[in-house]
Amino acid sequence: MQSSEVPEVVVLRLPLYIRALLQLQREGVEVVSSQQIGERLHMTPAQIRKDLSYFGKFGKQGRGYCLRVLLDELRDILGLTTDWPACLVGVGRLGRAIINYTGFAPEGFTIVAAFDSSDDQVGTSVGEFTVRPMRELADAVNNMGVSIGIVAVPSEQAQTVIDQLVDNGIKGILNYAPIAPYVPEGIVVRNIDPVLSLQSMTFYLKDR
Amino acid sequence: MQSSEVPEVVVLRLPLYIRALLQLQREGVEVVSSQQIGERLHMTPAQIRKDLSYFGKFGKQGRGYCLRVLLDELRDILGLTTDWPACLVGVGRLGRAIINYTGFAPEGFTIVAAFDSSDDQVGTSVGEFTVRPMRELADAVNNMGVSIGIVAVPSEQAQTVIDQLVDNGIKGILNYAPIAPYVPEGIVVRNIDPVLSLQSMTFYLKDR
DNA sequence: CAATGTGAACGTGTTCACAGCA
DNA sequence: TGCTGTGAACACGTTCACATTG
Repeated sequence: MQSSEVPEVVVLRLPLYIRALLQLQREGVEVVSSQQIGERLHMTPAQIRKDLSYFGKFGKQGRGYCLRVLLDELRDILGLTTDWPACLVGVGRLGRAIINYTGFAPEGFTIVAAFDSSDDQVGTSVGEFTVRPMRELADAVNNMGVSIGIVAVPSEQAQTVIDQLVDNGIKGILNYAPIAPYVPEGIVVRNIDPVLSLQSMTFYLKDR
Repeated sequence: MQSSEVPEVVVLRLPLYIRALLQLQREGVEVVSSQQIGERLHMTPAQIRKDLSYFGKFGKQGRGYCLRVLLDELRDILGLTTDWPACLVGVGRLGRAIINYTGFAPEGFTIVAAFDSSDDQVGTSVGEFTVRPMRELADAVNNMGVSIGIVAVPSEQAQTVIDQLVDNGIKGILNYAPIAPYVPEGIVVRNIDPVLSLQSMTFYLKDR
């Protein structure tokens, strides 16, 4: 049950299972099979069972999984039983959109501070935040419990900003800049890059 | 050289190679090795060479790749030599942010029409667009050459909207709704789901 | 009897290592 | 000599199939 031996793809899928379970829960389901989860997510029951087996035995043979129990287990495995305060870096158009995005908070991801490396932005108000200078990053990490940084700066500045985040103790980075960031071992990065998605999509759309 | 035998992961990486090449080009590089590309992207030279080998032989042994040539080849492979008009569905907060996003157009992805399934939104102005009703989708596909749909509607409506897009001849979908969409064979979907990214990130951040 | 949990088989993707060529 | 292109070896992820059990 050691984290290091769980394939990363499996970890990437666990949140999907949570989603499917929440959906089923809203529909009043209390006991659920890997088959049912698979139908929601368009994946095979075997894969779901295999994925879950990396973490333990949560089901009852011949019956299925108690939805409530499985949901709690998954949340526990992923560390989603506590909130995760995050800080935003970059309050341009994209950064402002991220601040106004209502999808994070209900899942326990709350932006608690906004930073910017440009002096023009520092001190201005964005939503409920007063934009702070990068040198105050340590305060967010040490006094606000922030371990996640959301990067929404232009690509030229992104690597520098990421370095600063890491230097100040940030452990996870959600990067919206269109670059392939370098981070040291042990730092987790997730890239949000819609252009990349479109550019690979066209391969399958061209000539027809 | 048949597309169907190119692993999808390879296709997903090609846009990264384009990025790296553009960066190197700006720095005045004219001949480039797989090593150099790998350094930019933090990947091994072998992987880059192997990926390229699915499509042909673009380099010169002992020397490397002519940057300009490789760039053109990659753009051609991905179908990025033409523009790709796209339509947006959903002009709520997220949809408006997407319309205002300046990252798509320079890469040849231009939003040319905005739709919404809610009667309240239809007819209103968003940016340069007048929001159109879903029933006019076919017009965008047939008369504006749209084959990509960008979905930015609430999750409850997302599957319905995706079905409508597919029914009207859309071939590729960039989905921002937090669902696992079902699409028939031959339709390409890319999901943009930052919450999912965060929820898998925390697995590696918890307990420390 | 129905659905889990899981080794074993399979398939896919990555890395290695080197032959071949400019 | 240096770097590509690529079979072969390897590692990783998925699927199968079935023994197990409530």
